[in-house]
Amino acid sequence: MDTVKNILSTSFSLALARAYPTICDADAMIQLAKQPQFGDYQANFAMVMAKRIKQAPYDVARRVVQQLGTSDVWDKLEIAGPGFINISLSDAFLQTRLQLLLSDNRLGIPLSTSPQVVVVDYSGANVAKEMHVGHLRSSIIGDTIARVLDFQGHRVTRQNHVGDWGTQFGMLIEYMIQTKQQDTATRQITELNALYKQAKQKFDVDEDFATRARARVVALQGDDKQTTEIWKGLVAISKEHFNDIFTRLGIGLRDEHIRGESFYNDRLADLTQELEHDALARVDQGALVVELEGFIDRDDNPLPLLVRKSDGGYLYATTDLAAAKFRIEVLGADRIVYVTDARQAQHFAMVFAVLDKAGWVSEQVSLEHVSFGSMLGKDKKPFKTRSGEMISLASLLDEASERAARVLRDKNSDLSSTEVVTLASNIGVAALKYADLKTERIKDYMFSWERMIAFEGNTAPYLLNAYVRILSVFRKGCLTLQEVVEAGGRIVITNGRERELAIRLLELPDVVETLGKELLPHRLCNYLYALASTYHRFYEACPVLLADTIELQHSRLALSALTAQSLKQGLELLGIHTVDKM
RNA sequence: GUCCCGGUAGCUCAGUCGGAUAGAGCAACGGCCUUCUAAGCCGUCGGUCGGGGGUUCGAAUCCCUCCCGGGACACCA
Repeated sequence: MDTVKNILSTSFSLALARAYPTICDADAMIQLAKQPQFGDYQANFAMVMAKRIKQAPYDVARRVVQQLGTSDVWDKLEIAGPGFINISLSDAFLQTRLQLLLSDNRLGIPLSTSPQVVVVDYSGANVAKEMHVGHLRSSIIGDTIARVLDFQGHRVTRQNHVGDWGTQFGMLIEYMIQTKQQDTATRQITELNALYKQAKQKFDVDEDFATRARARVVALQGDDKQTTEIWKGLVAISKEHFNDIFTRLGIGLRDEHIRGESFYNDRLADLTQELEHDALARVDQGALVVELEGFIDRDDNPLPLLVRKSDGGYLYATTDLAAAKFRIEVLGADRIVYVTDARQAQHFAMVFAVLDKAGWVSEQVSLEHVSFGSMLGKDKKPFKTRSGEMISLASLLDEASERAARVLRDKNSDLSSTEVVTLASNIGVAALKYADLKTERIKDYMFSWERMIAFEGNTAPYLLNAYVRILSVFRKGCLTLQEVVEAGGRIVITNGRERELAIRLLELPDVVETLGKELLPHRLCNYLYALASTYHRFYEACPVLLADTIELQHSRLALSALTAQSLKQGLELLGIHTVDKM
């Protein structure tokens, strides 16, 4: 099924080609009307076109409108201002389209005509450490991107590139052995977290320990039995912890998506040798580096990418190169999306540049750093505890539930205490995720419990409530959402509120299509908020169960059902589950 | 010092490829429940779009420059 915008674009492009056969690359520039008095959609090409061919914009618009003639899609085309074409969609078209959506479980969201293999790299927590707020945004944003691309029919491979290798594990394992705490069978992630901190402290002050820790890294790399056993134990405990957090957060990452740094370990030597052999890398001050253009260090010297330390060890850049190579060559990636914070922008720019220079990535493969800003507290400083520590996701989730429960008890006394607990955990997580997704991801975002858990404004509770309210109407009429959808009532547009809602419902496919390209989840959030507000206005003005005629009742039930499904599907793409009452 | 990202209403944020009179929410104030969840709706108030130049029929959006804030910049990840 094609989207409304695409239908209009196609018609206008054809008319443009007929009106101006010599110009073949003109875009009709179709968009939603900015103001209600400008119709439903508008075409803005005439001004741009007029400049190119040196004619009056109004004349260009008129010539194209003549070519367009009449159509079932619109019942009015008006040229306004300098040359805007205002499009009023016909009620018949709206009704037909809505009817199609009602019988389509994809709500008109098209499957990609050119599905790609897309690797989405997100979350990336560290083994032997608790997941904390530093992992939250990547997990939430990455999961949404994976869900959207997946729904569009792309072959999505989720990759959790966990930090499970490197000097810190030598340090931790050595400390565990020295303090006779190497038994990992019954240990909790919080204990490992504490041991890690102790080990780090000792490492910084105790030279002898630091030396032994470094030797332990060599032992780990050399497959030493005792060391490897402990390491495996650490990984196992961490996986359990990740799964626990992901389950609570509703993040679609499991064991099979974990491919940590250790996985690429035995590819690094070959990779650096290949770079050296092809004369792309050279030894500088003992380290192996790849020279790049356009990167300057703080002393104005050219900045190369370091791929092997002077002590022979490898760096995360080396691992990232190996991972990208693996994803392209073995996983067959057409597109690789890295969901990490904005501070790593230069790192990825350099890694991408080396991949390109080495010829490991063809022009058909797109590499994208989907970056995001930091989480800030109310003081506009990084969001941490009072003592300056990272807040664990476990405690963050606990607080989200508690706060949601408090609001629920406050607002609705009809809920049983077990219902409150179940609902609160869902609503708390929804609020947490939605607050993160609703601002443009590149900007830093200010974390505020009060704002995210509020039931007013552009928040998850507001959207969930709109959904619940629709179900409540159905319940009052002794119907379920499923029954209303299956009944497929004939939709008729009889007033402005119904029309406004209809136009909004038909927009969802375009929003998702754009999201798949731009990977900006806040656009979907803004759409869902607009949809919920539009429904609330409809709800105020248009009685559903008490509509004047049975036909009107069926039509409004169908509009309500489409709204409920759109909200549910939209939220699902954001990784948020709806609730049936609240 | 070089580069990257931000700066829009008191606060938090939208603003799509350069399009029409810059929009929401919160806060403040005023209305609307014998009728499907008032967790809602309607209204009022609120702007030199960081400053200054430029390009254009048209600039929050593009270019230049300056100011402010954040970040990155070789052997950590």
